[in-house]
Amino acid sequence: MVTNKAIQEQRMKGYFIQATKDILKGEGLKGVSVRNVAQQAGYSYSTIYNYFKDVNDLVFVCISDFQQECASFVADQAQSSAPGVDRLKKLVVGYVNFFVEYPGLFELFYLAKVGDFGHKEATINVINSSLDAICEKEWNYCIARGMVKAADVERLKAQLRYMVISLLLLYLNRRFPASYSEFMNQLTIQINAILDNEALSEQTVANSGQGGTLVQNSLISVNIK
Amino acid sequence: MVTNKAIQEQRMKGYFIQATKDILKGEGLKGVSVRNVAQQAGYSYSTIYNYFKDVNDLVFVCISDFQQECASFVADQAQSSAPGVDRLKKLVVGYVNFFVEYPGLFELFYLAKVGDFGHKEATINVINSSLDAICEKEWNYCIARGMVKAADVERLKAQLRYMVISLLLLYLNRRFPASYSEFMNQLTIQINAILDNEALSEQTVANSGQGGTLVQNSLISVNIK
DNA sequence: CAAATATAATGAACATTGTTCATATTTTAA
DNA sequence: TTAAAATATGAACAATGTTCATTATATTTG
Repeated sequence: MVTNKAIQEQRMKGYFIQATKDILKGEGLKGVSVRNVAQQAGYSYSTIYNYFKDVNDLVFVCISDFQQECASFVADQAQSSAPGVDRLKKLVVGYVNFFVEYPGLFELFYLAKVGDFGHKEATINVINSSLDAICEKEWNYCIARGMVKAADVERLKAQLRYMVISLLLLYLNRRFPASYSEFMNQLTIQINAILDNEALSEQTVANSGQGGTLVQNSLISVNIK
Repeated sequence: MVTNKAIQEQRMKGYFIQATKDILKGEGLKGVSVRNVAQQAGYSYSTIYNYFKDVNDLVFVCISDFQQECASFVADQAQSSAPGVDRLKKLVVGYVNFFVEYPGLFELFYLAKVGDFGHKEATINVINSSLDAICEKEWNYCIARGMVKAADVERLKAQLRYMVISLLLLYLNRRFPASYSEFMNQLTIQINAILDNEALSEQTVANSGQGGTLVQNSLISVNIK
């Protein structure tokens, strides 16, 4: 049974969580201070400690919500494209676009230091399987249709994951590549290198470029601040 | 001409830099506070501001030194192996081992937020070309011997870079994979996937594993805390 | 060598962080 | 309505980066 106290407690938590999420999407982690969150939620800063162990705890619970949001964002961008490898590519691009639009969330997912990791296995898992979860349905489709060798799938998933995360890390954190178009060019090259080589439908797209030639991509453009 | 004042200033800077480097290698960025550094150097905390603009400035100048150290570390590990793709693989593994041994330096290289990035282009470049610089000689060797297609080199470099950085990021920051041996297994699989496919000396090493089988690797083991 | 001046080292002080805790306030129970 | 329990609050503490007036040292000058 759900007691009134439990409902009210959840509601209070929700106020702080919502405030934290708004700040994370806007200013990023640096904007999240216990006093800042409390003010936005309309409470005193010390009240937070009646509902959360510490500020890390508060930030941590936002992650699952954001993963959901990311999945919706990506699905929306990819639904129009043809199922199979094509849509797989769009899903990956959508995933990248999400974090380019919300750099603070990339920071939260991959860069944030969180004090005790021991009891947060579940949340960590949400992060680590974030991209895979979004692509899972499409991978299964590709396997069923014989578009990729089943034995290669785990390695390919890993390759995509590694490529995407580093590309975002370097672009958002180290300004490399320097421009958004170069960044997207790199992304396209790498996606094709991973997915076209292994795909049985060997179409060998023009992706040989030395990094100099700009590969045309029909990707959704995203505003960068 | 080098004035006495310049010499003394460089010496003073050196004391603070050395202290900062020691702390970075030991405790990582979280251990670097202006008071902590000053104490280790034997001066008052405020003295630092006579030689460095701020604490970021101090941390920043350590990066070039560490890149040198990393290069030596890697060269030492790879010198015994045969030139060509084989040594290339060892160089990459060595690069990974360096940051596994000094997680604080990985944080510094790839995760650290530094306030103003505008005037630090050179240092940023050291980071971005860090792995490439270490492998450059070997790449040239492979190209000259026709072991890799010259047109593919830039993409392969990028693939290695992205793979290595993410693998380290997830392992050091997100405990994924959970064990060092799994981590090294992943690394081996990915290196082979990138370098064996493209190398003309197509030897197709047994790297088909689904991530379950442990690939034997003769890699230098590294203590993990 | 002594005095004047320039240079450099220092800690007090301020703002901002996370966190704790005794107190004030509000809600619930009798 | 009153007593008790639950909850919201701001004062207080430690640690952070940074600034600045003051102290100490080094250099130059008479």
